[in-house]
Amino acid sequence: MAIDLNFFEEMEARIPAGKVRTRFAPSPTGYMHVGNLRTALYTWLIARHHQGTFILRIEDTDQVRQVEGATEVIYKTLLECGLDHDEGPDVGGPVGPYIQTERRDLYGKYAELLIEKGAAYRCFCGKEEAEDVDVAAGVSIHKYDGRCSRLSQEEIAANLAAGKSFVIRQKIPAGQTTFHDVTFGDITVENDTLDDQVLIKSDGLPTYNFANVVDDHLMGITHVVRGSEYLSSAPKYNLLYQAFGWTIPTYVHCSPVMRDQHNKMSKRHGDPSYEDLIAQGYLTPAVLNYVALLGWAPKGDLAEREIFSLAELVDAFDIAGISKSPAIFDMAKLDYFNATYLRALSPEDFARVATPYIRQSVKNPAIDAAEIAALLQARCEKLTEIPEKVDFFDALADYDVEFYTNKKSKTDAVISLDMLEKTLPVLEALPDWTVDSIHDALIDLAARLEVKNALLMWPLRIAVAGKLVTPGGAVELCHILGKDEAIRRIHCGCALLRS
RNA sequence: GGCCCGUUGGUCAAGUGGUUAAGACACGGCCCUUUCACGGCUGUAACAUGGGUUCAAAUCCCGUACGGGUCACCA
Repeated sequence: MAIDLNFFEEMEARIPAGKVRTRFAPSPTGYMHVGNLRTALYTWLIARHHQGTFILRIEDTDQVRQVEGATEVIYKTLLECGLDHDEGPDVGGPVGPYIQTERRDLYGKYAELLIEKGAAYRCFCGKEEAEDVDVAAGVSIHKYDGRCSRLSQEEIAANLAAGKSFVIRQKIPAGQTTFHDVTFGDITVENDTLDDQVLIKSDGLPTYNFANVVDDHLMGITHVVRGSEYLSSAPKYNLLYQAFGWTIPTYVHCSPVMRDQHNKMSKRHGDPSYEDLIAQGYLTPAVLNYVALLGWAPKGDLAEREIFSLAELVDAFDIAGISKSPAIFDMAKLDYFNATYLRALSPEDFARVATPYIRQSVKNPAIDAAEIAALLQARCEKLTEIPEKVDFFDALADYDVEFYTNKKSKTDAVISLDMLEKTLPVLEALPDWTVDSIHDALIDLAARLEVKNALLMWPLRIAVAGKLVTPGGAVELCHILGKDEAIRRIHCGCALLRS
C-alpha cells in the first residue's frame, strides 16, 4: 500500500506554532457534567492565562451513543459560562474540521503510517478471539495476545484478499515508558502491562485514544487537560507520539469531582448537571467560581481568597495549583457562593433576576416586586427559595394564634391584642404611607407606651404576615401591603386573638 | 487480581525539612436587631498508620491500611 508523504507534510504545515493552544473535546451527551464543566473551565483558563488559543472539538466517534441536539447544549453552555472558543465547528479555524466524524479519513491514513513504521498492525481476529483472562474469582482482564502482529506479509495479503474485516492495533514495544504529568509528576510503567489497543475499529472509525492523539497533534494542542481516568492510558499515548516522532504535549490530569467518598458525580445517580444547577436557582458565575476551587487553589497572596470572577481567575490560574486527590462536591458550600454572588448584585440586577420567582407567588400587580426583592437580597441563598418566602403577600393564610406568643419579644396573646388595638388608630391616622412614616409612628408609639420596640413589632408582623419568619420586618411588610390591606390584616389578627 | 494514583478538621483546602499547622463552608456561642437573615466577634475540630533518614518530618524513604482509577472495536 502506497503512503502519500505529501499529505502528511501538508497536514504538518497547517499546525500553528509557538502559542499555547488548548482544547475542550467533549462527546455530545446532551448535558454538561459538573466534572466536564470544570475541565472546560481549566482548559479555557490555561489558554486565556497565556494569551493562547482555546479550541472546541466534538468527539462523536461513538456511533451508538449519538444524542439529538447534544452539540447545541455544548455551545449554549460554553456561551452562557463565558468560555468562548477561538476555533471550533461553528467558527472554523486553520486546523479543521473540528468534528471527529468529519475527520474520519484522516485517522486511517495515520494508522497506515504507523503500520509502515512498524508501530501498528492489522488484526483479523474477531472480538471473541481476543478473549478475557480470569485472574481471580469474578475478576477478568482483557489483554490481546498480539498474535496478528506475527502474521507474515503473505498471510496478511491473503486475509485482505479474502475480504476479512480487521482492526488496526498499536504494537507496544518491550521496555518501560515514563511520562510526565503536571499534577501527578513522573509516572513509569512496564510496557508489558500495556495492551495492544485498537486504534482503528472494524467500522473504519478511530477509537477515542487514537483520534485524540492524532487530533491533538494536528491541532497543535500544547496542554491536554483531562480526567485522571485517562492517566493509565497516557503511556500508550506517549508511545504513539514517539512512533510518529511528534512532540508530546503537556499533560494535566484532574482528579474527579465526587458526590461522596466513593462515587463520582453522575447524572445517572441523580447528581445535578450544570443545567440542573441553574434550574435549581444557582447563578452561573457562582457555579463557575465554586467549581474552579474544587480541585484547584490559588497560590501565594491569593491563597486565602475564594471569590473570583472569570477575569480574575484568568489572572490567578496556575496549573501548579491543581490538586491530586478527588474533591467532594459540597452543596452547602455552593449555597454559600451563590448567596455571596446574589448579594453582590446591584439592587436593580437582583430585582431583575428575582422578580420572576417573586411573581410565581405574588400575582397582585399592585404589589411592588422590586420592593420585595430589596428585602430578599440578603435573605436567600437560591432564587428558588423565593416563592415560598413571599406567598403571604397575595393572601393571608390561616395561622396559629400561638404565633403571637414569643419569648424573646416577651409577647403573648393578651399583650399582642393590646398592642394591635393600640397600633390600629395610629396607622389609620397616618396621612402618608411611607416606610419612614410608618416606622416613625410605630417607634414613637412604643416610646409613648414605654415598651420595647419588639413588644409592639412582633404582634404587628405576625398579624400582617401570618408567618413566624418573614423577609423584612413589620414596617416594610406594612408598606408593601398598602395601608388598607395592612389594616384589614390587623383587624383579622385582633379577631383571632379575641376568639 | 496486576498495574497506576491518592490520603491535612465533617467538606473545600494552604503548606515544598524548623509555623502557635492558614483560610473558607458547615456547626456552636456572643453582639447587633422589629422575626429571620445580613454584618461583626468568637469557639469546637485535622497531618490515615507503623518504621526509618535527620539536630529537626505534615513535608524525604520503605511497609501497612483505607480509598480511587485502569485492564473494551466506550469515550
